[in-house]
Amino acid sequence: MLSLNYIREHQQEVIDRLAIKNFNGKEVIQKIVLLDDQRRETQKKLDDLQAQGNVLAKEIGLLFQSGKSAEATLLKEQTAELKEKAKSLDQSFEEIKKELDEVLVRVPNLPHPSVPTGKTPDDNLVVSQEGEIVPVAATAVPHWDLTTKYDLIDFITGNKITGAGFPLYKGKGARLQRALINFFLEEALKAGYQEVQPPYMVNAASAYATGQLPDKDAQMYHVGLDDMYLIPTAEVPVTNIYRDTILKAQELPVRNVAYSACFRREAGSYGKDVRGLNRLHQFDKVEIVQIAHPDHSYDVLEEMKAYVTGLLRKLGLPFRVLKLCGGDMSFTSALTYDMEVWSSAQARWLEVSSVSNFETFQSNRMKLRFRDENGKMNMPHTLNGSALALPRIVAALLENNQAPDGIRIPPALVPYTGFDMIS
RNA sequence: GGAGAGAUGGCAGAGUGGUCGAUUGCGGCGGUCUUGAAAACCGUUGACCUGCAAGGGUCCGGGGGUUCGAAUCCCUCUCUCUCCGCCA
Repeated sequence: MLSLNYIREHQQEVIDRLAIKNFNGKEVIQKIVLLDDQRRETQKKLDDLQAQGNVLAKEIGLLFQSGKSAEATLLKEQTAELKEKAKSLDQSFEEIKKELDEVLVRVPNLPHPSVPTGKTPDDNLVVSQEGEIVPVAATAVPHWDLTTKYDLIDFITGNKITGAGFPLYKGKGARLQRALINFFLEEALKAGYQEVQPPYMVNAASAYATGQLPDKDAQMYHVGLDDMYLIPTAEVPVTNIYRDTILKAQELPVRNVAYSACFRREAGSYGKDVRGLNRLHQFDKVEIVQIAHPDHSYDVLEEMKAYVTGLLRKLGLPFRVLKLCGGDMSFTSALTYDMEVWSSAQARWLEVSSVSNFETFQSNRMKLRFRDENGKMNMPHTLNGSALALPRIVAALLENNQAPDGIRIPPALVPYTGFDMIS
């Protein structure tokens, strides 16, 4: 979340920048400042009362020790009064704090100054494009037919076992999944990331910290009996490793990579968007997460973008990079690049990665700090990106590499698959 | 799942009703000594809120209670450890 001090000192700027995210912040910001004023005022009164009480308690103790119990008893009566006052004050203090927090936690992150204005994905800015977009061959088959033809993925049985959006991978389809996961992990290790294996379920505190709660709870599967959430991305558990911690400046940047299955309810989707591998309830993803010094976080973001595009290049997939417009950005992000691969048989771009800088938004929520070069407390920036999400990569690989005799596996992947053709 | 023990600062570990935000050791930081380092010695070393500052307030796993006063007593929750049971 945004820091209170920043909001107080830059009210108009905050409102203006939130507008780029199509968030009308005028009333909310005013309310926040008002509540915070009340909070400070109440706290001052409360502190004064408590200070008085502390003095009295000390005096009473001394009086008792020196045997002047009559005087002590007299003072005790004063304390009762103080306590009465403090009690009601404390109650309103807690109420104010709660209300302030509830409002504050729903304010999105401020977009970076370079974020383009816009409301829909059409307003995203194409930063770069690479690779040959081959015209769709008349014989080109979409991946959902290819997976059936070569018996790679069984959507019907997955549906029987669980439901729509839970595919069953089989044979070379399953092996391709495993190969991609390994390929992505090994590449990340070479690039200096440390591998971690996080839990697939998180508690509410973790989901709050990265920004999935309170507003996006409907997008997560919730295990009610134990009040846990299935992770929508490894970002949640991996970033939460550092919740409530104080890092040293020399520990930055922290670079973690994790493979996990991801679970998304994605209520409300329909049509061709959800066909085949385009949108699933359970999918595999390798995620990179960095915690960076605020001075360098945008260099880190560029480095992560370059890393992800490097992966796409190695897989031989045509891709483009988008800088998301304000309206298409996530609640928590300050700047996001999306990577899309060209799916030749569907003749459309498929989002396969999203790389974001959250600046201090998550750090602030999760009380992640670091001691800077001067020994001062400071908040680091958190960043993450998919590197990469599997299903749409598989879709593009199948569609783009199809030939009459089967599907070619990109050379970079062959050491991991153990086969170079699917036929 | 059953029984017992415990949760204190970066770590270890004292503290069982008042001057305890907390003894001490290790670690960290600064210094003396040294060509340099080590050792030794000296000093320093928690976080948060509030305030221009001085200061004030809060925090000893979380929440609640008793008391003029709680790290210390009571209730409750969570977690950890030991033993037993079960088990990939």
